[in-house]
Amino acid sequence: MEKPFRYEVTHTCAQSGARLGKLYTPHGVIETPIYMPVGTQAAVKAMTSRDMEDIGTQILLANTYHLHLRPGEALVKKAGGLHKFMCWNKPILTDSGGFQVFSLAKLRKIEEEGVRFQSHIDGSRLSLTPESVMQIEQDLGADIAMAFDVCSPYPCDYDTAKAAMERTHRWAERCKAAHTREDQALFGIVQGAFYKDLRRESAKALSDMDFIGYGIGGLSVGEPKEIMYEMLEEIEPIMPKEKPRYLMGVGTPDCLVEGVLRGVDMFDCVLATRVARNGTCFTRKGRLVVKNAKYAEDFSPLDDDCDCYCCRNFSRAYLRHLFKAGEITAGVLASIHNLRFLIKLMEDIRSAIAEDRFLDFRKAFYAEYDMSNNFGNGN
RNA sequence: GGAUGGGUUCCCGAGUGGCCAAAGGGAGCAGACUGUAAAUCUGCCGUCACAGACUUCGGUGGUUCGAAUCCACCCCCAUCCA
Repeated sequence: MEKPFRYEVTHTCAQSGARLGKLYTPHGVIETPIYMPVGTQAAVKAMTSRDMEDIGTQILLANTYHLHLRPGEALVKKAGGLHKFMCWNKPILTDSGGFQVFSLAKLRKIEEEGVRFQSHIDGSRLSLTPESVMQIEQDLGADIAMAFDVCSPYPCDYDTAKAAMERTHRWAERCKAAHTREDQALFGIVQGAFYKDLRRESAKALSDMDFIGYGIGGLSVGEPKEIMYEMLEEIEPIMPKEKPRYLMGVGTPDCLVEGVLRGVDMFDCVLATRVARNGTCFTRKGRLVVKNAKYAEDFSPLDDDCDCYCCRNFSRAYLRHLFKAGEITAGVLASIHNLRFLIKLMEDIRSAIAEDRFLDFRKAFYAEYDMSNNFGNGN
């Protein structure tokens, strides 16, 4: 019988060693490396499912924590599952809520059994455990479910990082035991904060648990990019070659390029859409704050090379006007562009890998991209 | 022509003797944003040689140690009555 999930590395770039792959899911094949847009509450902000298809999205993210609080997995299940509920027939990945537990720190208490927290919506006292998260994710019905992990901050002392990592491993076992849905893949999550030995240990422990794929968590939480890259380099040789690797929460253009070089197959990030709604856009030349006064009379597109609906039809001056006027369309057009930019970047990266010229591609990327005006700390 | 209420920093609008370069809002400008509590948040917003100085509250004079605030006249604006 054919397995519902299968990942294969279809090519390895002779020049760089970067991977090209295919991940088969019940809702279609995902070509990696890939950038996955984030639709936390079963919607990519400012975008419709039709928009998402138009820009070439292969897979979307949704969030277990947020959907559990509202509208609740029971309702999603009643609607026929997440795909039907949000009218998205391609693959979906649900994040477990581990990151929410981390980012909503003031409201939570982490114990061995699970996490107790207060809803950010109405303050009600709730809890999540590896078992309950698995139940929720299975009810939501995404193609890929992430394990419930413990994310640690940057900086983080060794003992705290080690404890969080070890708990993540125990929770990963519990997630695996509680997860029964055959048509849903469960990914474990590597932790270990910013300690190479912990990262190695985590990569090894998770690999031994034999998940269908692996998230690399706890990165891009405020550390310099170089440190993140070091962590990736540390675990790359340990991660199983035949499994997809998903660097969670990373999505500046340069980080995508660097991540691919270090063996990452999947990325997700809210940056593209969040920054878009606030008037900042990605371009080949670097960051462009389109709401700035200097674009008031600039009638050129955001990016000359971009094939998105926004760049094909609208100018920087128009976008700036929409932002200044507070028009909702500003966020829509900028989101279309930023998402398409990252998706296209990954398409180009895949072509480069296929043609064994990824290092050349990377060099050309930096030749054009202004790193002195970039996203993320450590600029 | 008469009555009344007004004229405040780009706009609206507080302030009615010192704590006022002047509340608040808007506009404007800039910054932040990496598994989304974000169509959000933060900063600047009279000028300058800027821990200080200078100019400003319709205009001109005056009262006072001191005025956006009090007085006089003048100029505008709004509403009402002729």
